[in-house]
Amino acid sequence: MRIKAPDFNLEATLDSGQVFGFSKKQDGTFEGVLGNRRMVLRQESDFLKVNAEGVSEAALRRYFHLDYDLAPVYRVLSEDAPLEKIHQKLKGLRIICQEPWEALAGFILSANNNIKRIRGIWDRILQKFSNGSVHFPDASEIAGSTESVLRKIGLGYRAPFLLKTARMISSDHGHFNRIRAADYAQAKEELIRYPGVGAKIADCVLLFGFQKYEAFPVDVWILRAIKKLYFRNRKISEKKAQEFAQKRWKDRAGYIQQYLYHGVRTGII
DNA sequence: CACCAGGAAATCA
DNA sequence: TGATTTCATGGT
Repeated sequence: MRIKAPDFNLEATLDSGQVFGFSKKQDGTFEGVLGNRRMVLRQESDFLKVNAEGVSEAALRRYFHLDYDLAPVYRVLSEDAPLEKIHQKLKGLRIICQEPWEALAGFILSANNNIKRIRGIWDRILQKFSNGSVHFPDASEIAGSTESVLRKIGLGYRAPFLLKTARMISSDHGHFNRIRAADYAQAKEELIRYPGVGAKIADCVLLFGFQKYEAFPVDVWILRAIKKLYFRNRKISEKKAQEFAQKRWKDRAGYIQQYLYHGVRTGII
């Protein structure tokens, strides 16, 4: 399949740490799973080339949010001097529209962890729970597992967090709809009730799973970036960094965060 | 608010 | 090869 995708940077999008189910291969293509379909993706100038069966163009456009207008984000990036380099180098980076459960599970796994290892855990979860399919197991499937099984595939102390959260989610079917309907502050409060979900991971889930773009996850990298660009490297708390960002960028804060994160990790900042 | 344990793999020195 | 770091949370 060949999808017209102007203003899109596949590599920045899939390699900026917002999703753990896609990995870059030697030849520069990305391999991963969307829904219950395995696929290989690559970009050729203004086109996204998709090697997959049973996946619609509409599903891919929705997942990569290709019809979302990035102009307001670019306006912020171009008007804020410290962000100019990021604007030049990372244009086309988009925030993916992930399934809420996949975002929640993925970012519970991400706690004090590194991305390569998270990807490994993600792949082993798919293997472990696949019954001839390749989809990420839904909450009820993981809820039926055990802590020791999850530890064996490398979750470490995150095993009981994911297990308990899966059990809570699978016994409360309407929860994601309530979060979707709630405003940012209320939704964040609700998410933090789940084991393994604090302020940072709640923000990731709201941003990547619910498209609540005022969410501004603050991790060690973002803290470094904010300190360096706006506070002359002075010490600043995560909470202060978030307040600064949300006041400055409002409902574009989440997008700016993703550009900052990828920018600081790739050495642009 | 500060401190520490939790697992294990990647990365650093 | 030993030490540090890693998209933090939860408990104290």
